[in-house]
Amino acid sequence: MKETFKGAPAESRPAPPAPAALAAKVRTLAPTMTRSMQRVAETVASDPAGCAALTVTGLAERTGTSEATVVRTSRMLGYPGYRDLRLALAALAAQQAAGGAPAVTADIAVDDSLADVVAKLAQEEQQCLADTAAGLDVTQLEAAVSALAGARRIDVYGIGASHLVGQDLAQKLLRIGLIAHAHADPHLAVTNAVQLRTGDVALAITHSGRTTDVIEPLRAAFDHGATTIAITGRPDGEIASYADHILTTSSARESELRPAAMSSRTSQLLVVDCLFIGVAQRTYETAAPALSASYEALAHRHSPRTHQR
Amino acid sequence: MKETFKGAPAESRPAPPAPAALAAKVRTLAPTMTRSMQRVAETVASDPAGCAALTVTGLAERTGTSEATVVRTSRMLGYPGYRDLRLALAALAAQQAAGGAPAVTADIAVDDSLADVVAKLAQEEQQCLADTAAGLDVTQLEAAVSALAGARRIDVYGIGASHLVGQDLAQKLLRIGLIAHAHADPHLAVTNAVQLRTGDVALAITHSGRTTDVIEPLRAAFDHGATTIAITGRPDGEIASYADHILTTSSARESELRPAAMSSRTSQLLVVDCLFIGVAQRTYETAAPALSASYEALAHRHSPRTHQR
DNA sequence: CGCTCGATGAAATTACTTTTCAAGAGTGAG
DNA sequence: CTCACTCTTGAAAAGTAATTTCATCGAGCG
Repeated sequence: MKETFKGAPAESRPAPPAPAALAAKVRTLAPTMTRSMQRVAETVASDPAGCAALTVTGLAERTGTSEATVVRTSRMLGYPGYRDLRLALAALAAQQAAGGAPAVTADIAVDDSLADVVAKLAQEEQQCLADTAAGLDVTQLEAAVSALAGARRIDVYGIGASHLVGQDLAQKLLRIGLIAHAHADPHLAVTNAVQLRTGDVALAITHSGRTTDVIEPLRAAFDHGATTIAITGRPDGEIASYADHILTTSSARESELRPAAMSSRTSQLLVVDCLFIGVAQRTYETAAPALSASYEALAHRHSPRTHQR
Repeated sequence: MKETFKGAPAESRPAPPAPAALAAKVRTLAPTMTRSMQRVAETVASDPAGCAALTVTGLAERTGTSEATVVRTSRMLGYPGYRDLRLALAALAAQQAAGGAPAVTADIAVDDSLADVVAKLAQEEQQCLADTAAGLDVTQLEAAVSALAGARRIDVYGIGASHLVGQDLAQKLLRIGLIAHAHADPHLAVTNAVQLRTGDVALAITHSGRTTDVIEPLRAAFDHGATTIAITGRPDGEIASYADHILTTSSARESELRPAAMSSRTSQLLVVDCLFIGVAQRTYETAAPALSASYEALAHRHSPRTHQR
């Protein structure tokens, strides 16, 4: 709360209206008010949100008084007129709403309303992003970016939800002219991995760090001299043994309704985005034109709808 | 707050005005606006507090436009008129003041350090989540969840990055025992869509709302009587014509290095997660056991836990 | 009992908002 | 290049809400 000092030369007038101090003002001034005005003041103080939706006439009716009284009350409370009181009321309501429902850190329950679900999910994913960003080792990221940027060929391994993240990465890298492929089939992945050599990069994504189907191909690539990167929530997991660079994702606690796959995905995607932007920066000369080219190539796939200019 | 109109019939008003979703709404709708309206919208979004103090005439002057344009813009943003926009502005200003930390979203530049990239990306994605959550119409979500929970069969259409989101949704729904399939091939998608009947659900994901390859199958499903849902950043796009329920994702401004696909994906995933949780809640009796079953089925795919060195 | 004075709301006035409409700007076809 | 068309835009009319005015009412007091 920034209290405006009286000394400020901006306003030569008596006093600026009150923001959240409305309830206090009502209590202070109530005794000096007439009965009708008290009714108005109390109504306004007890239900700011509701009153903010009302016009002078509406509020007059609701309080069983007249428009004139409402305006008089507004003046008494320090506002130039009802219009401004109404604005303050809206502001107050918003403040109350914001302050009233702060901690939605609770787990999502079966009987939560959908509005709660939305709020909690957004909250959790935001937290997850913050955690991931805080926990990411920039040195490792730097190394991984370098490896990717200079890679002759990139293989990405991931299964299940992690495979989607892998696809996302591969799609992006392809767009800036790198040769990347996301493997889902463990057998094919291993088959491919043994083709890799020094100068190639293999990247594995697994939240648990123990997914055999992902570890195997990474190990094969590692053994054949490729640079290996692991994106995992368990930097101490088995996969770490075969990874040159480890990027750690945050592992939020999971609940019954919200399996780990959900937050790990958010976390993994952030890491993948960071990798992508990093690589795009390093290869800007070729990446930028490639990006616009791919964008234009898709233009005709959208219905015309030329609406703006 | 407790003001959820549960008992009331789901589809009542088109869309209630937005409280904190204003910035998001401006970004989403800006492309469809005319130049003058964009000026108004931007002014309003960048200085809610200042604009809340202005009358129509004042705001018109400040933006160098006319009263009519200001009113038009208010309407476009979802309010009945300027009066209500002004109220929302006051509320928003109060919220921002209370929340303290304003958005400090600098664009990612080519010469940013990787640490900066990580921080900015995380920040942007968090903002994107908040915007999406704020702008999501819970009534529509409710309707979509109901449709999905009772569906005999679910088809999901999406291309490119949106297809990954579609796969994510399909994977999740399969896990709780629903029959869902994510289509990537537009031809197969249409072929499948015409098989749908009343009681089936088709869900299309497209950021632009104009992706022909996604619109076609949804339209086919719509024409054959299936319940159709669209997840799009452009609720006024062509796809809206064939969607029974529209879930709006927020579209952050894109920059050269950060294509729209990136933030739209984050936004879409949140919506998808909300859908999933919502459906899981409604079908809890069957969903919970199905979830643990799928979890256990994968257990042996992980190396034994005794690995810690 | 009646006079005075503050409180109050109906109605008039004013301020603000919304709507209408015609002119201007841009676009595409011929 | 021009014409016809559509979309955009602001000036002004029309309408609505807020404010002021003013007459009435009623309580307190001599």
